[in-house]
Amino acid sequence: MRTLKYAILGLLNKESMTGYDIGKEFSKDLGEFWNAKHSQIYPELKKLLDEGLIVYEIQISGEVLEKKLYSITEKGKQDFLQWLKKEEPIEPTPKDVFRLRMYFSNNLDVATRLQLLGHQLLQHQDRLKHLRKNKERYNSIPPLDSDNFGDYLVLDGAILRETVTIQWLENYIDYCKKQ
Amino acid sequence: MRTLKYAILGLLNKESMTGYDIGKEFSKDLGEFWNAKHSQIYPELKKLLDEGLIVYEIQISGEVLEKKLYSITEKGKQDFLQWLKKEEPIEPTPKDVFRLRMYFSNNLDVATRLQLLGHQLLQHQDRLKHLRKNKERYNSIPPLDSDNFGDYLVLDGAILRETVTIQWLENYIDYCKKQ
DNA sequence: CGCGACATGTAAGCAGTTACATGATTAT
DNA sequence: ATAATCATGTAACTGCTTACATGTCGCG
Repeated sequence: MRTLKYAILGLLNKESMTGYDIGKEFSKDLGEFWNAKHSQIYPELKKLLDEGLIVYEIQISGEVLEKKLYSITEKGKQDFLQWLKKEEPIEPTPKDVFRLRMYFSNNLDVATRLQLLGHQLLQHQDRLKHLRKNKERYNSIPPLDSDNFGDYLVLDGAILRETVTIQWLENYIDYCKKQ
Repeated sequence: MRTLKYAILGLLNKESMTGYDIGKEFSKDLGEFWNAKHSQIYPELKKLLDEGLIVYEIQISGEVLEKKLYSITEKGKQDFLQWLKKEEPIEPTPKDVFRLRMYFSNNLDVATRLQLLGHQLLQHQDRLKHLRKNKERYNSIPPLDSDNFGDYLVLDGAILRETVTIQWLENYIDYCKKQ
């Protein structure tokens, strides 16, 4: 489906940046729903260059360090917008190793389950706390056409997802404790 | 991480079955959190056989059709239980193409967004309806050690996840309509 | 007799991770 | 100086999907 292609085009459509910068974007809030390592980004940039969807210019940083500042082309913009507005069927639900393990958890004694669940709960509470802190940047919802509206959206989605994961864990913990 | 390995061992730990049966399990409720196609299952079974974690006996179905009924070995059970009780860090949040697209949705006019969101909403409502129907099988929570407790757990998790996805979509739709 | 489900495999290719590899810049 | 970060790339491998390939069974 070439999703990474469109993730990169989308970022370059916002503003020109280097491959390294793209990697950093994926470690911010966007990374809650899409990401890639530099080892995947650089080859993809080369491919997009070959396809004429992006171009770059060399920038000198310091004395000699050459970095490639990539920009989206008109052709790239067309391709990106085409992808963005296409209606697609929903994807199969994503894989989740912990829930797979809990599917088989009747093989564990209750004390072990409580330990695993507690460990999981703590980590999700941490992630939620971190997301809520990021959301503090916004004291109101950004306008629909602003650059950081997307950022607000994914933050909100991630917070809802963590909240309900925690609820599921707590339900299971309560049920274990009642036995 | 060899997760498929443990998904298969877990199923065979419940009861002996063929590769085909394993594929069918992945299309039931467990498939909400883990699945694999037959093209991945058969090679993995061969590998588990080589590792001595499972064995099979030939069963004749009808006149001539030979099918392989796989069972878990003692060694396989040990390996599986080891995996099951291990404490693991939570995984990075799963990728989601639609949310990636919505991250960039400030590039779309509001009418197009509402169409995409509505389309997505309908499909998630369908999935939720289907999940709720499956849950009707249970008029109460199965006991913690019963065979179908895991099934109930993943169903419950999937329902919560769909519910909150729908809530997120509806929030966005409302915000669009207010403009 | 024909169709859908049952049953088992392999091959090619795409997506993604980990590791290998190198070097410059900036802040302490 | 030295460590953290900036910056760019390749190689090997794992996981997963799509397509290729074959044949049987049970039902109507």
